Amino acid sequence: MARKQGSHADITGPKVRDAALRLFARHGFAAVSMRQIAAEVGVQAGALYLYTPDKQALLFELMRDHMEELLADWQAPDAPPTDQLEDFVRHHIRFHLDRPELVFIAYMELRNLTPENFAVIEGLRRDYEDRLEAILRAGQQSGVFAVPDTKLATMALIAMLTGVTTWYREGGRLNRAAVEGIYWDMVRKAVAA
Amino acid sequence: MARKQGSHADITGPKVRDAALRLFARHGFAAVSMRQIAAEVGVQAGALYLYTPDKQALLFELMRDHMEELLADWQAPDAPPTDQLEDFVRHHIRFHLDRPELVFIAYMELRNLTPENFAVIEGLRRDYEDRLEAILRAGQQSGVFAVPDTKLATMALIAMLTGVTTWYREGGRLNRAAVEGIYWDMVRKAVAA
DNA sequence: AGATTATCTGAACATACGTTCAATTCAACT
DNA sequence: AGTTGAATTGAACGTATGTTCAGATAATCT
Repeated sequence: MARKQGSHADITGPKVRDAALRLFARHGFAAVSMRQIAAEVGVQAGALYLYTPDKQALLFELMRDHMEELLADWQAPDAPPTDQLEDFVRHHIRFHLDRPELVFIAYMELRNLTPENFAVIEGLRRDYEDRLEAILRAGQQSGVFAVPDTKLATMALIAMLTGVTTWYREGGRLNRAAVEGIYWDMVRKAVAA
Repeated sequence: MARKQGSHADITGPKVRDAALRLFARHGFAAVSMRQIAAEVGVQAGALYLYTPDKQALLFELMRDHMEELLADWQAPDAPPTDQLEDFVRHHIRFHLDRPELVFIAYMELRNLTPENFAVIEGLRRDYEDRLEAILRAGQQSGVFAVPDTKLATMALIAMLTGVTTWYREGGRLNRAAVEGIYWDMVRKAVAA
C-alpha cells in the first residue's frame, strides 16, 4: 500500500501547510509533532518531507509568507497623515481579522525560529512598524498629531490593534465595521494634537 | 553521591520555580524539559518531583500566583474615574515592567494549560479586565469618557499597555517614568469625551 | 556516637520525537 | 500492454521525553 487514489503533489502540498498552520496555532509549534500534522493531512509522517525540508522550514515559511503578504497588501495612500493613519488602522484590523491563526503564530512562535530565520522575520516586522512610524512622524511635524515619542506610539498602537484578534469572534456582539470604527476613533483621539 | 552540601528544601524549592520561570519564558513551556530545569537548578531531574507534582503544575502555579498578585496589588482608589484610570494605567505598566518573564508566560502559555487550569487563569484574567471596565463604565456614565463600547475599550487598552513589555528595555532611551507618562497621555486622550 | 529523616542520585520505564530511505503503488505516457 | 516516475508507505534510526523509585548521602536530633 503506498500511493493513494487521486492524490497529487499540488493537493497534498497546501494541505500540509494548512494542517501545520491550524495545529501550530492551536497547540504551539513545539507541542505539535510531524506525525500529528501527517495524520491531519491523511498521510504518513515520512511523506511530509516531500513538501518541506524540515519542521523548522514549515514554521518559517508560514511566518515569512504572512509578513510579506502584510507588507505587499498595503502602502500609504498619497494623502494627509490623518487619512493615511485611518487607512492603516482599518487595513490592519481587516487583514488581521482575516487571518487570526497566522497572526497568532507570527506573534507567538518567534522564539522557536532559528537565529537566522528570526532575523528575517524581525526585519519584515520592523519594515511594517516603520510604515506606521513614518505616518506618525509626518503628522507630528505638520502639527496634526501630538506624539512625543513616535517609536513608543508605534508600538503602543500596533499592540492595541493586533490585540483585536484575541477577543473578536465572528457573529459576536459587534461586526467588523463597528470594530474598525471604534478602534479608529480611539487611535485618532490618542494621537490627536 | 546524593545529597549535596548546604542544600535544603527552602533553597531548592524557589530555585526550581525560578529556573522554570526563566526557561519557560525564554524557550516556551513545551520546548523546555524537566532535565533542563533540573540542570539549571543543579540537581537531577528526579529531585524536581519533591517540589512539584508534575510539569503542568509548575506552569500553572507560576501563572496563578502571578495573576493573584496582580489582583492583590491594586484596587481602585476612591476617586473620580479619570484619576482611577490614571492609577490603573500607571500601576499596570509598573507591575508588568517589573515581571516581564511572568507576563510573557501568562500571555503565551495559556494553551498549554489543562482545561481545568485554563479556566482558573481565565477567571482571574477576567476579574482584572472587569476592574478596568468598571472604571470606563463609570466615566462613560458620568460623561467624562466617550467609550461607545466599554468591553472593546477594555481589551484595546490592556493590549496596548501590556505590549510595553515587548519593547521596553532597562537603560534604553526612555525611563519608566517617561514611558508611564506617555502611555497615560495616550490612554487619557483615547477615552476622553 | 548513633539513629533518624529530609534530600537527592542514577537508573529504569514506556513512549514519543524528527528524520531517512528502500520498497511499493498507482496515474500517466508510450 | 508495458514502462516510467511521482507519490507514499512503513519500518527503522538514535535520541529525548515525563515520571517513578530503590538506594545512597549528609544534616539534624537524641
